[in-house]
Amino acid sequence: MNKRTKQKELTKQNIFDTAMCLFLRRGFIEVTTAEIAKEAGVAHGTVFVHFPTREDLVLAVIDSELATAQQRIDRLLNKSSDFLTLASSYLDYLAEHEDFHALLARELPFYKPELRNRIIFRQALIQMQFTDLLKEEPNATYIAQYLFGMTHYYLSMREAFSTEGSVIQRFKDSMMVTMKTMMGGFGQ
Amino acid sequence: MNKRTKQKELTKQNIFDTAMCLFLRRGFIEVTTAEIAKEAGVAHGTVFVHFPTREDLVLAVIDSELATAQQRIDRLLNKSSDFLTLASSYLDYLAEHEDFHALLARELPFYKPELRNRIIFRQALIQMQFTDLLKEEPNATYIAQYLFGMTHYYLSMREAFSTEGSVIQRFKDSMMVTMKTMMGGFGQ
DNA sequence: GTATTCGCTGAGTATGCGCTCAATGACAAT
DNA sequence: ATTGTCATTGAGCGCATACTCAGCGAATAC
Repeated sequence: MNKRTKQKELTKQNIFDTAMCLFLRRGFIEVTTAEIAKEAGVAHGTVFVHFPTREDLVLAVIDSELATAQQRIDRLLNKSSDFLTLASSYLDYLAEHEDFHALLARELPFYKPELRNRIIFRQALIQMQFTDLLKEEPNATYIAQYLFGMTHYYLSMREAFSTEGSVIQRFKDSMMVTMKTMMGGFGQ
Repeated sequence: MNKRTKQKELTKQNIFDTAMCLFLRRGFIEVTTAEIAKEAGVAHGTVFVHFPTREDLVLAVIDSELATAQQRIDRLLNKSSDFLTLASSYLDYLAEHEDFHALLARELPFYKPELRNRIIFRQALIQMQFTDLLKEEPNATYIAQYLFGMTHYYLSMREAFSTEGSVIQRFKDSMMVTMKTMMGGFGQ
């Protein structure tokens, strides 16, 4: 491969990595293209050589993160056969990737409808797979809604809780207890 | 009172009312001062005669809405003695003022820390009063967290659910059933 | 009736953003 | 060695926004 072509790919990767790092730390809305360029050590214009618009860069990062997330969750779904185990693993996964998911929870309402719907669609798919695992349970929908609703709530409120470490980890036990209760409690 | 002074107050009130209307419909972030001026039928500069900065105007509207909310909730708290009745009235109240509360749920993470903390503090106070009503209940905290967490979730996801009418109303029954179960279910 | 005050005006300023493009020079092709 | 290509540069454009201020004219003070 050309030295020039190789350098070009390196530069693109550098911009992409820098952008991802900044976006995950401070959000897709706040970080500017000038800042990404400066942090990556390239000229402002170079960003637009590799990503024609800012939105293209945002989409590239989001797509990459979503793909990783999807893989991880598919693995969880294949491994776990009962709902509570799956829920527990899912919470661990969220805690591990909390930056990205807190970001989505906060900023999702401000994304362009097309992107927002794509993200919501993915989350709805995951939610359905969880609900499937609850099919013997008469109130599967309530329990799944609880899991996704409360995690969304804790994630979007992360700053307010001002916890050291993960909010999801902090509230995991309380959520697990509640879901256990809900599974036994209905219809009695 | 002076005709001049009276006119001044009228203009200020006009700007305030127009701003409130626009803010509640489209959010505190999106609406511009130029738009408020145009909609109110005054010059752009006039806005800044009465509210030195845009933020002052935003704060005035938020304070006014929060004060109204506080009054309404205090009335609810005085009227209801058991938790489930209170929760039901609270959900009705939220459904009625859904525009404002959905707005807060969406935009809160983007407000300046000082304002954000003030709003969160008020909500924490209300949450505590709810928890107090649950003091015989061993898992009061979980149930209150459920109520406030899930309402926050539904409010912030309002656009995604794309419901005609109120999201809170739509999910009220499911939330009430769940809380009833949680109250009976723990420790069994 | 005249002078003064002051609410209001709207063109203009400062700032910050995404994005452009002529110029540059290292690399590739011959 | 010469010429052509193209990744990179960074000053600058267009636009949007919050905010300013000299000036106007109606209300007020005398």
